[in-house]
Amino acid sequence: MKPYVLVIEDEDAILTLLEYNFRKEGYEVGLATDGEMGLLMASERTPDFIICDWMMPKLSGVEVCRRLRRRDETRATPIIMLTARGEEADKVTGLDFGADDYIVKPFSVPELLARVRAVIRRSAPSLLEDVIRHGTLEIDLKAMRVKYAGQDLHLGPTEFRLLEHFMRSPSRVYSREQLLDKVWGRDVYVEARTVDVHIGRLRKALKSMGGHDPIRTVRSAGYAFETSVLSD
Amino acid sequence: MKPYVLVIEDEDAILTLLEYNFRKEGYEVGLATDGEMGLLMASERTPDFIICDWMMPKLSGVEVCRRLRRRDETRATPIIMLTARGEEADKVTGLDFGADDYIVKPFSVPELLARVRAVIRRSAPSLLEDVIRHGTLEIDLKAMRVKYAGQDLHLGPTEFRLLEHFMRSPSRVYSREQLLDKVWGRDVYVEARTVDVHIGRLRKALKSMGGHDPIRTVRSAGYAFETSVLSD
DNA sequence: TAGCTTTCGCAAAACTTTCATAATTCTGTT
DNA sequence: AACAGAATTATGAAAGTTTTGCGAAAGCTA
Repeated sequence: MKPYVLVIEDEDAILTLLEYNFRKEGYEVGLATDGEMGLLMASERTPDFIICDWMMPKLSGVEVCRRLRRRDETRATPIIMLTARGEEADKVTGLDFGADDYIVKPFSVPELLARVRAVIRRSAPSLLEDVIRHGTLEIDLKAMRVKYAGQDLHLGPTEFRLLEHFMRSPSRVYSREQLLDKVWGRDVYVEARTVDVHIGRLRKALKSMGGHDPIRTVRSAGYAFETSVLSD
Repeated sequence: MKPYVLVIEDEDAILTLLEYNFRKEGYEVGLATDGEMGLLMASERTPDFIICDWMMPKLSGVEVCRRLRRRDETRATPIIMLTARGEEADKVTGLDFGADDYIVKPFSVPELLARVRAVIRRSAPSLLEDVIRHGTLEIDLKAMRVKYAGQDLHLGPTEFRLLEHFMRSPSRVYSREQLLDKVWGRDVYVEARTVDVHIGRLRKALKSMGGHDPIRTVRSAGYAFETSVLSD
């Protein structure tokens, strides 16, 4: 559920710096030390955005950009280029090749993070949101709190993540297996029926504060979260 | 009702990989370990698209392609070829022989899935649609909801799939046997008359919300879904 | 121990299938 | 045209099956 950032950069020092700082900001980080590796990693898991060095052995940053733009999954993925001071003049080229922003080395970490937030705000604002609201129900992801009709609502960790997932993608049906994938994690071996129990607990918690049950059971298919009953 | 993909590939590892991933994406998967078996399976049930390895024992991928193109049912079926890196130069030949796209091994799963979606988008976009509408009746396949004249309409799983099938291919008559095949699944042993009961229930549900009955009974032949009575 | 998560089992609910019978449509004949 | 009889479909109800809700117990982890 955290944003996944892919850093493609051949200088170890910068790689480490960025990894540390992005982690601290709550991103998941993928590291690639050259362009080819970057492309490979980008196709294994589509990043939410990409930091890419301009000058690299093998594939240049421009080339990486170009190739990423040719693929459907990464066509719209924000890319921020890192360029050394002398290369500044090329900035137009970088943006032409599909980068969304560029930043000159040496850069300050806060500056980079600010740029990143700016870029994300343009392309996928929901990743930055600390709180998601639907009607009178709101979930604060950073503070890990849920409020319903102004009242605090306590949920266990699993119910919290379940609600988070539902609030992020409401209205569509997820099978128990899909929910296990998305909420529990890929390689967790848990009985599918366990989902029922947590759905039940989430329902009970929500109902305990009045209002209708926003979770719709779809027989022989799974569950869906309906925002429509959460009146404002 | 899920898209049916036929994978023809002699390497077990890849076969398993593709089966797992296509299943997860909601496709039905047929597996063939050589060209001959692939052709056989393609004639038993016409796939929505085909993934076919280039180099295979017995029949090569090119030959499989060619033969599939000679048959009426598979003449237009999209085919994606899997080629090893060195064979890249032959790509033109592959496409000439009727493949719609090709992808080089080793490939990333998201990349393959993206290509598949692209190919389907060209050839049978309705398979990717989330909602199908005819007049005032709409069925949302992801949310698994049916709306009629703006109102929510609850259907049981079988009625839902039945309606899905009718909405996908309206205006033509299906025999009870064909409906059992398409809606219930190939290897289900159910009395043909059972279809009547479900048709009846679907009709009742639709009629309960006013409007005319869009299902036409064709005596001694089956049923057809008429969109014309679903005024806008 | 407290606070969760997971599994289990049973009852309730939702759905399917089959069957019997009523209703309809068709066919051939007068 | 009209009618009987045959064929086919509609439908209500019963029986059977599958799936879900829920309480409770057992298992984890800090």
